Amino acid sequence: MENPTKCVRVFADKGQICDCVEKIKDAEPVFDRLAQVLNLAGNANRLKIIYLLRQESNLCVCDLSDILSMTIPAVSQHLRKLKDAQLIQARKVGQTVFYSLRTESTGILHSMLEHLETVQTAPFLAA
Amino acid sequence: MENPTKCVRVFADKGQICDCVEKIKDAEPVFDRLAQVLNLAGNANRLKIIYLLRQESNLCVCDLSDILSMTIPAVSQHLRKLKDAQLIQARKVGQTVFYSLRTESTGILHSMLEHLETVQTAPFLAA
DNA sequence: TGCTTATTTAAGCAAATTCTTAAATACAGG
DNA sequence: CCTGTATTTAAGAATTTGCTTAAATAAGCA
Repeated sequence: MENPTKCVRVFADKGQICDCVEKIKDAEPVFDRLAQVLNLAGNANRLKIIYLLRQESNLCVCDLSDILSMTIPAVSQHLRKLKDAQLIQARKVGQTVFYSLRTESTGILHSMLEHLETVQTAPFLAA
Repeated sequence: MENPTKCVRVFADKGQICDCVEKIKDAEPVFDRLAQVLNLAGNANRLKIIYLLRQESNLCVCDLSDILSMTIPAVSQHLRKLKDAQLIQARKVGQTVFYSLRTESTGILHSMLEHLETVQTAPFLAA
């Protein structure tokens, strides 16, 4: 009738668990950064923004707003998050601001985008 | 003194914008699914779970709880999300439940994990 | 200088996220 | 069947997200 917060598991593989703890502890910052990037990309609107910035050069805030049917402030706020995370950069020309992917930006971003392209040219490979 | 919700942009590239709208409209479901997966992976704890399930086979809820220093319900709830999204599967042995990645699961998941491994073996390539 | 346009910032709000603790299930063994 | 163990489910609280509208900046041009 009691209720555990912990498991007993006489047969738990202590060694395995320790190894895992080690591996994860070492890579903590990597996990954090990667999770940050994935989290940013894990929103359909932001993902589309990332996709568009890769596809086209010279998209300004207004263009994105038109393409995605979002208000300008909404787009601007997404762009800010991406910029804060160093994934994109701004180039100001007169009063309009063009955004583009940072080339130094995470490798995972590129895997992601390649994945998108694959799916787009061969939809039957999707998921 | 007025304030716009829309931009005028006499020089906007109408054609470019239409093309973009088209491309995105066609791929809507792909964006949605990919965003879903990325969003799930975009949480450091869940990302670690995914990593661990790939690395080791035969990890049960308790093991994950020990490794990640999380309560069992917290782990269980993350696992449920991943299962709902078809990214992992459960195998019950007696009263313990082992989780593993679904092999059919999104290609992007594998790019991600490969990326993690790359970084882990060659940390200087990080980000 | 003053007016218009592109963008950002701020404030507020509803919905979603991620824990926590407590209770419910499910199965194994005496 | 009763007890203990592994897991899930539920309910709640604190935080974060992603929008909205209104106001603030900043730059071009008459």
